[in-house]
Amino acid sequence: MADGPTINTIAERAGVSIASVSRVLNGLPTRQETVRKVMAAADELGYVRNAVARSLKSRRTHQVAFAMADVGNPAYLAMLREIQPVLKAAGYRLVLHSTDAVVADEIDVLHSLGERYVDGLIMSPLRVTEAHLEMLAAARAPVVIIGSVPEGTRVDNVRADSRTGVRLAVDHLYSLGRRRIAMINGPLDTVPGAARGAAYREALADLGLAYDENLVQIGDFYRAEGGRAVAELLARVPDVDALMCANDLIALGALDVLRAAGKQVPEDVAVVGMDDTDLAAASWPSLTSVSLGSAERGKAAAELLLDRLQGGDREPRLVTVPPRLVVRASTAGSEAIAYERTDRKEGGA
Amino acid sequence: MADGPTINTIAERAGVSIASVSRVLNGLPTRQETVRKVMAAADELGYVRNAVARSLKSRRTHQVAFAMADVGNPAYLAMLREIQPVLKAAGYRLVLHSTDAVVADEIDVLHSLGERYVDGLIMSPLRVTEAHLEMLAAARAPVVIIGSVPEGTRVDNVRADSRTGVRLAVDHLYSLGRRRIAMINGPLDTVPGAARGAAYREALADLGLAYDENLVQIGDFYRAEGGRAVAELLARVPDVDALMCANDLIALGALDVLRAAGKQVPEDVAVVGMDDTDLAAASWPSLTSVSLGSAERGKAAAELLLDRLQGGDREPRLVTVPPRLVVRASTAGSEAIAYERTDRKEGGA
DNA sequence: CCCCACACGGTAAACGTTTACAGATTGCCT
DNA sequence: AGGCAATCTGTAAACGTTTACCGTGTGGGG
Repeated sequence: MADGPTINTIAERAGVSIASVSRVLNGLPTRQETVRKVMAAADELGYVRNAVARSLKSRRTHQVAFAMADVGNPAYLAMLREIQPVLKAAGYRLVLHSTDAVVADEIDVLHSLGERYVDGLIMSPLRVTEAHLEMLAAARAPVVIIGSVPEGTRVDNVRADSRTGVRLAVDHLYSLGRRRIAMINGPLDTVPGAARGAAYREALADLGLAYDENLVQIGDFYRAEGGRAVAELLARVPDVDALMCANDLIALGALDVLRAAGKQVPEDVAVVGMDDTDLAAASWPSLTSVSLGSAERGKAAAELLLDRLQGGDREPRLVTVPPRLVVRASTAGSEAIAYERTDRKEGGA
Repeated sequence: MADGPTINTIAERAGVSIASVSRVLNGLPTRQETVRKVMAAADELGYVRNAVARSLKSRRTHQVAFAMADVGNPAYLAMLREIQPVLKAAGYRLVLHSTDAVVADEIDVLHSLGERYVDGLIMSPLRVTEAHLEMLAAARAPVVIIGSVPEGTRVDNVRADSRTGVRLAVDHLYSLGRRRIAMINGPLDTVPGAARGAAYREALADLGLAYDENLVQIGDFYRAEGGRAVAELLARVPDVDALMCANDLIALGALDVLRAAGKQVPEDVAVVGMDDTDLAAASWPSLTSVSLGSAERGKAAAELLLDRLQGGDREPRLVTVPPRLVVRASTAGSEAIAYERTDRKEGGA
């Protein structure tokens, strides 16, 4: 691991100046003879350009950061999966930050933009605080936020539309003849929890169904908690005929508990999840789920950022990705569902 | 986004030299008065150290790359999940490369180490070619390989032990009284495919069971292909009583087809998957699976790399992570399985 | 045959740090 | 009071590039 060659080494060996070496390496107009000599020297020495020195001079790192709450979360993973190739194609490397949804960590990431180790940032905060907004306003590099941001915040923004998503699901359940549609939600002080709860209420109202507090159960966005919440609900409302779950994990928990309670899905109780993760297709019965377009959001965010990096100044944009209802066995019954191919690669190694 | 302050700006404002500024910022011994002035100036200006310039001078980027075949693959994801916090705790940023298992891309990543934009690399190639070995020998930064590497390759190496893993699974099936244990494998020209196929054969031999070609079916590492392979196998050997699947996706495909064929799992046919992905716990019946310790491998790799980055020279090390059999309903039956808590965070946003 | 235009290539400065070295200041001892 | 040690700080070089600027040499036109 001896010190690698620099343009100085090459210049010496080729008998030219470092300026010429640089010009050749950058494809600037140069005499054939010089090009040949430089190339030869570079090849022989196995020269590779030092990215750090380049960045220092050019003030561009060709790196972009993606900050998400949790590497393990399938929704973020779906974004990552789309962000990665878009950036790669444009010649950017991806720096990954996992903030564990800790606000201080997110602020830290925004602050670290000042270190200029990346050209831009895509961030998906669980909730946006005052501190976020301040840092955003002062950010030293372009930022794209995935998630909702207060009106008027001057930042590129990509949003899901969970309100419409919930409505799609509730309408679907209604159209299947269900009338006692419960909602199993996560904590109301999270952005998704609040939005999904409100949307549920609205959707019911629009369908002319009464809002019944007994049909709402708050747990947390995990499988076990989801199951527990459903158990409580069942004890209170044994004849519930549909569950609108605020995410897929909750829905999986619901399936566990319904199975244990001897309820048939979807005959007795139809179940809808949200986020359309890989788990939805894998479960049995497979889970009808509202896709909030994580993949599309990731892609849109990457494209917004690239545009900003290449384009320069323009007004901040807002992209809203429409949700999609993916109907599977947990509402439609297994015979209604064609064999679904949702493979993903997997090796081992 | 005006040009941020540099140590020059601070030096001017504080009325000291840039050397003093640098010393203060690095906590080197300095007079109290100077420290105060510099800190004050830095605060007022909202100064943040430029990481690129620092890296150029110090020849350390505090970045580490992780190169994997596919961001979507749960096995790599599990590694990533462990690698991330280990690096973060040590003050390193994570650069993510997705190579799509294309050899040229992997070589590229190794080559790009010469650009010195990272201090080290963790790589998990699907198969290791001659070209890999050459580049590894010439690599300009420390590398840790997750996966098997030829004897004598001078590189830190973390391995799974799929041979023992397969044996655990086959022994388990045998102990349940199964004697017609089939293997559904992926392509034999992949490293995992070959290893798992051979291990299956060995395990049978050790149990005194005859190796029967009819019980081996090659497909690919995907759900649909897995299902197809099982369908063929069933047509040929209707009374098969156990399936050893080379990964979880294949096993999910197997469950699909067995269900369609009216076979009870595990009563008629027991099924074992491999890799113990999230899907295994989510499926129904939940899937007994051999964990090859992706998480542990990721962690070990990160630690090896850090040790090398901090420690300096030492002999290359080999860490082998033992497999673990995670027994679930697809072999033990659902009543035998306690409620399993395998939550993972999930928000939405 | 001289001059000019032009193509090419070299010198040096710059990007923002860190750090070796030497100069300056302070304080203390004799 | 002078000198020396110890402490602090400033100057400048270095990290490896890119690039503005200018000097050199060539060829062609007058």
